[in-house]
Amino acid sequence: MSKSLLELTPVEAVACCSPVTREPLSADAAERIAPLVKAIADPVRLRLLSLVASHADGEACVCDLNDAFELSQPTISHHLKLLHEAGLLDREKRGVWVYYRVNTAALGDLAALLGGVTA
Amino acid sequence: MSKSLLELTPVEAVACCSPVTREPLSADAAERIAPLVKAIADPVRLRLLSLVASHADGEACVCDLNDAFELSQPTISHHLKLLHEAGLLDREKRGVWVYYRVNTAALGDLAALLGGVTA
DNA sequence: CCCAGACATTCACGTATGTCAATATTGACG
DNA sequence: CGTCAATATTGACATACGTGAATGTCTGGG
Repeated sequence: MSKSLLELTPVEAVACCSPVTREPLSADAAERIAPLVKAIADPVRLRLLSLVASHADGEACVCDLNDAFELSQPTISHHLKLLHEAGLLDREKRGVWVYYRVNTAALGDLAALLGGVTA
Repeated sequence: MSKSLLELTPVEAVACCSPVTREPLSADAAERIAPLVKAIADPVRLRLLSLVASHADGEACVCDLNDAFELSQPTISHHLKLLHEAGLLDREKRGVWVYYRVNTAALGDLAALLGGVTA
């Protein structure tokens, strides 16, 4: 199939819309935006995002993140995958380690969508 | 009001924190904020919020909202309840009708938490 | 009174989600 | 190679979630 609107990553779907308080969200837009919000609708993922964002150099190794939680390594890996698939975290593999960094533009777009404030 | 931190509504819990990108979110803060994000992590609730916010006079009757969806009345009522309990929608009963309006401050706080705009 | 309409609640059900144990993959290093 | 360390994937399980049918609770009119 050719690439349609339905195949946009959640992040790509957000940048296109006016704030939710401005005009009614279309059903399609809502369906595309909800997954992005879902991605941060979990305490562990909120903390992961925050940890990566506030880490030195704006990036964090998985090994650092694992130590911050009392959760199994696969569980953290799972959450990181969700954030990555949503487009909120970028992945880069360097040697044996994997580094994540936040897609600040995506977060900003999401915030603008909710708050109606343009960065 | 002698309320403990644990008894704060999700909305009250958000106003206290610096943006997620500024410093690591504490486990407690994350646990308190996540329910608020969960409340809007659904396409139907996103549309409901948007419909109410952009409705004339900033408020909307449930009867108006029901008509905007191809969902049963109890389902809409359920979603409205979640948004209300999260503190994002205020309820007011007038006669037979119930009117909802958005808590714009809450939405703004949430947006600021994500975007870290300013400050 | 009682009825009809607006909205909420309860119950039941299928699906999605968070978690871990076990296992696979990948890369560095002897 | 073979082994170890860092992440990812798979499988399984309990819980949470979205939904509708049926029912309950108000409120205003006749």
